[in-house]
Amino acid sequence: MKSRRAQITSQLEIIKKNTEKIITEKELEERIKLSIEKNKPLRVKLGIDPTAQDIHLGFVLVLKKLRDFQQLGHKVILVIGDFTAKIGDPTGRNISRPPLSDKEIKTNMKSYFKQIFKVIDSKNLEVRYNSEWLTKLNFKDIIEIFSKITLQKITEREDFQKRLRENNPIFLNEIIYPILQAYDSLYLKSDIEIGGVDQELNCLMGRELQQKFNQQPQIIILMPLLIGLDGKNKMSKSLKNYIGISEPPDEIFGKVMSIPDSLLNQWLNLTTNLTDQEIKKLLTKHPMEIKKELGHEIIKQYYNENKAKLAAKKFEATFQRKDYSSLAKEVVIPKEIIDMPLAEVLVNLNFVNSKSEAKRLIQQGGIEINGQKIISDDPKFVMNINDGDLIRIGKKKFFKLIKD
RNA sequence: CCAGGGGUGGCAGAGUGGUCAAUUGCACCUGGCUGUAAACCAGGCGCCCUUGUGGCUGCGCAGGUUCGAAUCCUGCCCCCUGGACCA
Repeated sequence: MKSRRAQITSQLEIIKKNTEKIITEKELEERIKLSIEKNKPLRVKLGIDPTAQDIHLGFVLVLKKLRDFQQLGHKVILVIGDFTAKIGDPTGRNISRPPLSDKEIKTNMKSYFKQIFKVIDSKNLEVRYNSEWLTKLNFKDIIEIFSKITLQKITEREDFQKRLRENNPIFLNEIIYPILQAYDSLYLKSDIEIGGVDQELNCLMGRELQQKFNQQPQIIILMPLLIGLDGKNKMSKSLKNYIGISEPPDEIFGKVMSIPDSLLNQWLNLTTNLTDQEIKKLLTKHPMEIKKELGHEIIKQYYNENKAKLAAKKFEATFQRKDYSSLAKEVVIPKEIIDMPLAEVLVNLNFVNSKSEAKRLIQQGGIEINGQKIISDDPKFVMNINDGDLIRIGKKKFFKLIKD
């Protein structure tokens, strides 16, 4: 049996790993100490927005931290912002997003949970929908809450500042958002709230509200923002620079190979379970080799060792030895279209969005059949298609053509 | 409510009667170079066809003027600024 002191230290070490900021570390230590003494698990809250379909590697950082808490025996509370989603969340955008319907939320959550449970444990978990308590507030309650919060505090948020400066509209429902998130913390009596660094102000609001209502303020644990595939912006759905954890292994591998080298250090640290020494050693290799390892490590976590190896092999075969056959999906070409001009065939098989796009690709050399580039200025260019031909469209689309 | 300014392609932002499918930047796509990197360079970036000094759709929405409208007029919707009101 470890001593109490040692228990605290080891918990702290696990909790602090990979975090960007903790408010405050001192309080955290005290709270853990108390939890151990009283044998009472901490209530760790994460608010999630039911808008997303794909969970990406950036968000996984937060989930992994929750898993750490679960493994330490604490209680994780997932707050689904079904109510807040309906009023529109201003986070990180300067136009308000359209509210979601109940049905959309339901569909979103189904795929959400499936993915979430790849990372966190479905036990030791409490899932709550914030409409449970938010719909019950009456206007008097709301005003009481509002009376504890100043406009100055709300508009500290950079996004609001920017909009104020640029004279872009800020709607009142947006202003309310952080207050409601804060109320979640108050209602649930959370000990800790976890989020990305962009959530700092929202979390602080919870802290403040708890204090104003004479509750122990929650400790805030902020995770770093993972830089996305473009190497510039934080990974996010709207920028399409993300890797979703339920994407096929080949896809994940390909995406990892395409990240700029400058991201390697951050990604190795944040997206894998490798130790510092292993990472240090890895970083001496050629960037391409490092990426292969990185892809392997990432896939391993969401699939298995075997799939990870397979993806790497497939990549090497496909892109380095240019054998596209393993990536190609089989597509049957109906008899009626096989003699049509190539551009039309591509449209008919839904390989491209419009005939103009197809023609452009053919003109610019973006089409390859059996490894042979097809270039033609003739819009009526007819291609002799044979059974089993491999076609590559652009960089990333491959199909094996099967005659009807 | 009053006065003024404004609403243009994924975003930013030009254009104020024909040469505007709409300058430019970012994003995106294709090619080259590579490590399917990044950077860089070149081209492209509404749709359709009988590929042409071609047709259609398009500049908040609906009408109108005109041979011709993103550009002018009328009505409507929305945004911003200032004022009035309130404190």
